[in-house]
Amino acid sequence: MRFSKYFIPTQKENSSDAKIKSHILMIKSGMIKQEASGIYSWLPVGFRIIQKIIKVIEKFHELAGVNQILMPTIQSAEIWKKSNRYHTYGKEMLRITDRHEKELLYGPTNEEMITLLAKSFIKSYKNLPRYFYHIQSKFRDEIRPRFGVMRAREFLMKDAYSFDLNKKKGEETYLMFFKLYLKIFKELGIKVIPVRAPAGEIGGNLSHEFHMIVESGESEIYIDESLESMDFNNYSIDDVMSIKSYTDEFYNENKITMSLKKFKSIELGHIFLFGDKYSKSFDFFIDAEKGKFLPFMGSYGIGVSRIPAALIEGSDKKDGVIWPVNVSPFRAVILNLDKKSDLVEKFCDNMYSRFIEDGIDIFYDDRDERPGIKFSDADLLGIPFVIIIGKNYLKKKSVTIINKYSDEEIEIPESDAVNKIKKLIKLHD
RNA sequence: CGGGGAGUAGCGCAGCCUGGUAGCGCAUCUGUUUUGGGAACAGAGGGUCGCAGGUUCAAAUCCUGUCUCCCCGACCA
Repeated sequence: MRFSKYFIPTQKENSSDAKIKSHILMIKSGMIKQEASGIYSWLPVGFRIIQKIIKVIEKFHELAGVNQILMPTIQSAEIWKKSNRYHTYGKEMLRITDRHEKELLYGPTNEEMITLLAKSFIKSYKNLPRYFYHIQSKFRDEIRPRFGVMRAREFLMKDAYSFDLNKKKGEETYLMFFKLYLKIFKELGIKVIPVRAPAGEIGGNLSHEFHMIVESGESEIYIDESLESMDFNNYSIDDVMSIKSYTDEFYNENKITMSLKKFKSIELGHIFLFGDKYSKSFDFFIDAEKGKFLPFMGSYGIGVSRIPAALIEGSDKKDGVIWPVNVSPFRAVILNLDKKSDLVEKFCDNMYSRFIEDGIDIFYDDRDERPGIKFSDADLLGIPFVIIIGKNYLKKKSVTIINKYSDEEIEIPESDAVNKIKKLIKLHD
């Protein structure tokens, strides 16, 4: 993408509404625009980052045999009355009435709907297990939205739902998602810690949240620090159930007394195994070899639109961010620092085409702007590799590459530049 | 919902106390000179002061109502 064709409404000054690093930066770098309290539009750069995150999520769900669907955001109140959550969910649920006075709501989650969806198609035990997910806007009417997309009312969420034969199979699925989540967050460049959580409104008795530890986080977790570097690959369901890290709620409710370290954190994922709570509410019986049974269910959420903010909060860079390669809006950026020179222009155009041909998502600052502006915009956007073409190219046919992860600046012959960038991307992949 | 703060040009703010019809910085536009880390000079455009009432000869300014946004708390898959 050429900068000249890309809409990035950056701001020089901080918005007076934004108080935390991620919110300030997201507005400053033209990622988001607020529409109402807790409701945001995603602008090109911001949405591009969201799409990168979605791509990673989709890749891993696909590999695990989880089928992507798309359910509506508007649901009928009726189904929530049936599960008895219409009244218990409270004011956080946005209720709407249509022109026929039919009660509707903007979905805060989709257990009811997916259960009915599955019920209408799945009739035999031979059809299990089935896993579905979708990535969709949710609305929860928070009393006080804050910190930009961190605690928004409308937000993008990935929610998956599983249907299994029985408890044992359900637990295997739960374990699969547990490990799947760790892989996804790893690929997104986020260090998360799984913590035991109470099941809350969803119901059931097995639940974990995935938290990123950061001082500016709104959540509090108590963790066994050995878990920070734990490899969970060989964990069994029993191991997972006995993890000695907890959300503050779980910690308090269960009056846990062991000495654990308390951290501030951001909740990015939440998984539940709730069994037949919803299949029961909707009389979702499936034929077994003999007789029938209620499928064993679980649900698995990731707060997609919260992830960019979390990454910024978690970044070491003061007042800024350097995106992990898989999340970065672009893999690298080419800066043409000498718009006057046809030679430089030609070389930049050429290099840009080569990256494009190789399928590398490259950004090209082809604007007629001063170098300082190009450097600071590249910083603001947090693109990890910056390729500088200007006077060194004219003088000695060399280009400069800045690796933002290591803060290294290297000057290399022009012919090696494309390969060098490819290597750097691969190294950080 | 309780407590606090704020709505004046695209963004950040001053002006309000003490009423006289709006100003600064950044951004934008034009021109010239600049150009390896947010350039300099010269000129220009842009605001029914959140909205609605009221007081007054006169309201951004005083009064009343209302809407919106932010912060702290309670709330929260």
